Amino acid sequence: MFSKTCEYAIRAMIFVAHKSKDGTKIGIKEIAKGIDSPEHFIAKILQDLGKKGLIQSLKGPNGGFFFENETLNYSIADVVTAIDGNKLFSGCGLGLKECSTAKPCPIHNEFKKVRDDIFNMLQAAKLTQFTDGLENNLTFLNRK
Amino acid sequence: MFSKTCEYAIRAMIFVAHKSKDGTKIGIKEIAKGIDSPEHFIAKILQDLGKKGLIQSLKGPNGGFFFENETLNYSIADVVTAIDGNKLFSGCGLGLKECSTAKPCPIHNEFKKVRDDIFNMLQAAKLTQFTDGLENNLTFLNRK
DNA sequence: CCAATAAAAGACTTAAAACTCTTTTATTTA
DNA sequence: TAAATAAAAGAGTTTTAAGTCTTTTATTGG
Repeated sequence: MFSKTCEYAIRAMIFVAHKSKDGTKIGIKEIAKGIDSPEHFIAKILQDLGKKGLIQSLKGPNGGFFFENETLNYSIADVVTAIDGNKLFSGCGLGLKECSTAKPCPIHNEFKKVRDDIFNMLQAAKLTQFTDGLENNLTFLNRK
Repeated sequence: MFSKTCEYAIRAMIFVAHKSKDGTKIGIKEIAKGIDSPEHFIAKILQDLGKKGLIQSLKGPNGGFFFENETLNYSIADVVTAIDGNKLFSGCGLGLKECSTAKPCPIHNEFKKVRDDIFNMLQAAKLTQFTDGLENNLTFLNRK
């Protein structure tokens, strides 16, 4: 469904959203450990998301990654679009360059429905709603 | 959603299903042209599907790929499973090795729903139902 | 049984994704 | 203002997916 890069990105964003609840910044080492990802790899990914304005960071002692309040309103769909583009949401399921209602591939309509469902689901999943849940072991992000 | 290999596989299977309607065999060159894929690449893919029993082939003059009647009852879900495995249908959306109702990732339930929808949709799409539609330009498989 | 045909098989190359390592830059605090 | 800290940047490597090329094997019709 997503690239590995994108999976790491989503996990990291949810992780930081949780930790960033009270405004604290969180370092890349802790993030990497928390989501079980290679440190330098997730660093690159978060740098990229930072440039695109989806997350904030500060260098130096007590630095790290965090969210300004507004950015917590971004959704997982926004993260996916930033990393993997919109192929998942709008591309043809069979990989055809041109595929539309007017000139559909054989499974165009069925695909359109599930693609829309996926988009709506991810669009509804705002980062704010992940500020709870991790600490009380309801959910997990670093299981191997 | 699918690997390119899997996209080619699905397109080829639908294409052959259509051409195989009256029992004729269809050569790899025609398939490659019909679905706009590299000839040797789709050949390998169909060899693989052949070994797994999802499609039949015969060498020599008038040889080619075709379906025995029973194999037309395979679904696109079967093709996807044969090529990409069942990760799409049963894997965790965030790539976690262990993710279940008992120990869910933060978006487990939402993902389970769309994964099930995708599976049901692809399971319902039997190859038999693609034996019409291509010829009268209702659908297309080789658009660039 | 021979020549032509067409898939099977295997070895290979290319391209993209995933991941690593080192150096640089910014920030803080003593 | 110097030392420590932590992200940014850049240049790599490794691995996997995608695609190509050549040789072999099976089948058929003359």
